[in-house]
Amino acid sequence: MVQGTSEDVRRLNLSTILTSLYLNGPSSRSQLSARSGRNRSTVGSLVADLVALGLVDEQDPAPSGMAGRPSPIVSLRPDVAAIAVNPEIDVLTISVVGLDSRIIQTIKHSYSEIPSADEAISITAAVIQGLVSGPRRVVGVGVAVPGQVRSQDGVVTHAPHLHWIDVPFAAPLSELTGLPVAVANDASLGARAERAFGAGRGVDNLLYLNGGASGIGGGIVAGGTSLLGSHGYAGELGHVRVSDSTVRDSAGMPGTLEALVTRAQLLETVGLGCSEADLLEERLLADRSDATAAVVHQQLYRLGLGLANAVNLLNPELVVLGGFLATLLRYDADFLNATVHEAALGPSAADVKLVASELGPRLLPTGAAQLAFEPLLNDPASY
Amino acid sequence: MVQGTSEDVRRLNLSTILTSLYLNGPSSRSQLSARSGRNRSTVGSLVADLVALGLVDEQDPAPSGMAGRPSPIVSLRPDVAAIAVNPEIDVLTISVVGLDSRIIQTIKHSYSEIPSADEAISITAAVIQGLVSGPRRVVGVGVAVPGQVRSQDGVVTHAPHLHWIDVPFAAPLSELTGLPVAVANDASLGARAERAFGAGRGVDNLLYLNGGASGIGGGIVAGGTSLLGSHGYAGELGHVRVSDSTVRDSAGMPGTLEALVTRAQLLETVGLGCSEADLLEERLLADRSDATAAVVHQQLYRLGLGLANAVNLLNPELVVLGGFLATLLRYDADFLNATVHEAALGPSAADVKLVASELGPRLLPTGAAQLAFEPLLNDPASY
DNA sequence: GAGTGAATGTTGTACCCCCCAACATATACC
DNA sequence: GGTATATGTTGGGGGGTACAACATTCACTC
Repeated sequence: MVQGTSEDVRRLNLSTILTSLYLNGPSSRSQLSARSGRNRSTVGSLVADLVALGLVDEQDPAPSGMAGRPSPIVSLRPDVAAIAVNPEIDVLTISVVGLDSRIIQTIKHSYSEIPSADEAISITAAVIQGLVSGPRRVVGVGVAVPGQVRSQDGVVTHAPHLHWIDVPFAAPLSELTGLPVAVANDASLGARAERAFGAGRGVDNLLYLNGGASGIGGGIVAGGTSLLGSHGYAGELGHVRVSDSTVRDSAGMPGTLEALVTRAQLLETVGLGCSEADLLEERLLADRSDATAAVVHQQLYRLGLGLANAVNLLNPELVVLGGFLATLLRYDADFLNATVHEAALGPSAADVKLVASELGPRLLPTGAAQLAFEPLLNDPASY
Repeated sequence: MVQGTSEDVRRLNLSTILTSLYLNGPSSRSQLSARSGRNRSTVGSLVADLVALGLVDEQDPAPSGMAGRPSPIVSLRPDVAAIAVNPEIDVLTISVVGLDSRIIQTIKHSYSEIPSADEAISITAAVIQGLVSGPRRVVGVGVAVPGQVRSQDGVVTHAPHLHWIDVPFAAPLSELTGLPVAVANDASLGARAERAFGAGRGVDNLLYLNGGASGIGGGIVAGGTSLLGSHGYAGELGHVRVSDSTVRDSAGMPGTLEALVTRAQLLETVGLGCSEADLLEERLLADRSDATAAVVHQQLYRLGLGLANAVNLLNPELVVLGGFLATLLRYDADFLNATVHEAALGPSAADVKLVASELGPRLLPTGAAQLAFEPLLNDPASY
């Protein structure tokens, strides 16, 4: 784990180079050298290793217009891929994502009833069988689950909307596919993805909060790494209590963010049905009636209290809002900012910025693939 | 920062050995070898370096009763020391703490009025002048402040009870003493100290919450390291809102843990004055009247809600309670446990244990010294 | 009390990794 | 075409750890 021998140094430096490419895209050797702090000759040797491992390609340098010998461009091989899986109540999304973070292919499997975990696993395994063939090198599977996942063994402990309670997911799927499988909470992965590729690029302390049909999920990045807690359940900001109200959320808990800040109420307010959620943002932002404003501000106020609590606890630099929470933010960002700044302690509140998610539909495929790529990025030579 | 060269390997291995001694006390070379995973010969060389640096001593092995060549006992030199400082509203405590974590000497400076930061700094500097002399090697100063501290530069941003707002502390004290000075929030240091030496030994995810005369402070250890957030203000659990009540805390925020869970109310309930806080625990635990129980349970309930919020967010393995919060816990641990388990999500709640602080009065000297020793432990060769 | 086995310190060698310096190469600019 | 600039390439050097062989010390046994 921690370094102590020269082999570990090599592993770390290979990892640094590969991760640098993963986060920053194709780069010249000299850029890699500057970013990693390693010597030119060291970077040359590291890149040669990565080429030999089949993980990166070197291309002739693009004309840079600058003096000096051109530096070859190193890029990640897109045929090294991961499978990203996202089971939801009405559809199972499976994507193939290249190491260059491009989504190569996406397959959506709809079902009429909420599937059991076993059903989801066997469907996933069957789809993966079809995807793995070909000249592609699939290094693993990452699964984003809307619920609590035990990080150690990939057991879905509590996914209320899917009615999955304490079901093993990683192990059986790995058994069926022969691939390493990693499972995590969807919002956790969202937080990481926004940090790597979205609104939180380069931010070491951020909070991601997503609002969907089924509720509110949260993920935390603290000190540059995903905050998982002792078993991987950290980040459940949706179930933080923000009021003495007795309205209950999906987990049966009263007065929580998820109970009081709901997409359903917003849809109803602007006269949309549950199936028309796509239109919510447009309709809501166009509707400036007092009645709507009252509902939205009520929700924004509660959201602000919840965020303030989290800000007091975590002192993040950035809060990224996704789903209908981003819509709420766009409706009246000033109001939400004011609420958070009032309800959070001065110094912490002064730091924090609230922004909308940037990755949109790419979020979960990217995040799940990131999870699947993690072992490769940490130890390139083992592949 | 991150390792990449063989010098970094050496630094890391020296740090590993020294930290291992710091956390586990005197150890034989073979124990160090087992704990660090380094080869016998490597450990021999590392220990020799540490001896040459004047940081550790080797003693003749105690008879172990086991077969085989006895392994010399390596122990930290107690004459390598740090100064631990803790300004409070009525007294300034300054301790000399050895690298073996023993408190060598403590000086308390009382004052009639709350001192300004400048006064506290000059008193501290004067006391330190007297302490540094002698055959002792003082490597730094650690300061535990009851308030928010910007970790980057040791500026006390907001310490309401001391009336210190945005006052530089580390820089001027360092200037006066010629020693490196690190400043942090007291509860943050408490969390680290309990993890290293107290109730949270070996626990990688814990929450520490202290209740004192002036309010409630919190510190977080997540993933094995102190969670500071973007500027070091993380952990302010006292100002998390747990109710719609309009009772305000010291920061003027309504319905927070600190507003509703107070030592003053407990003292009043059992008929003690503010100056008799020492007697609170004894008196409270002896008093089983209904009136007292009602007050205590009300506080325990609020505390439980606040803890549940934090547990949902952080999924700690352990919550350590200090000060009068430990008294509350002792009064009715079952009730507090039940409240937390009810208000937190199932899986997270199932993990968490609530315990009382173990370090007592040693907490802050140990924690502040730990902060001061940190650079030494991370890079022994630079001293 | 001498012998045996076990555990550990010590020493010299081998290997790995990174850095550095010198040289080679490729481009821009004049 | 020459010069300056930037970067790849190569060989040597230094630092660090692991390993194997040997040395040391203790407990146990006969």
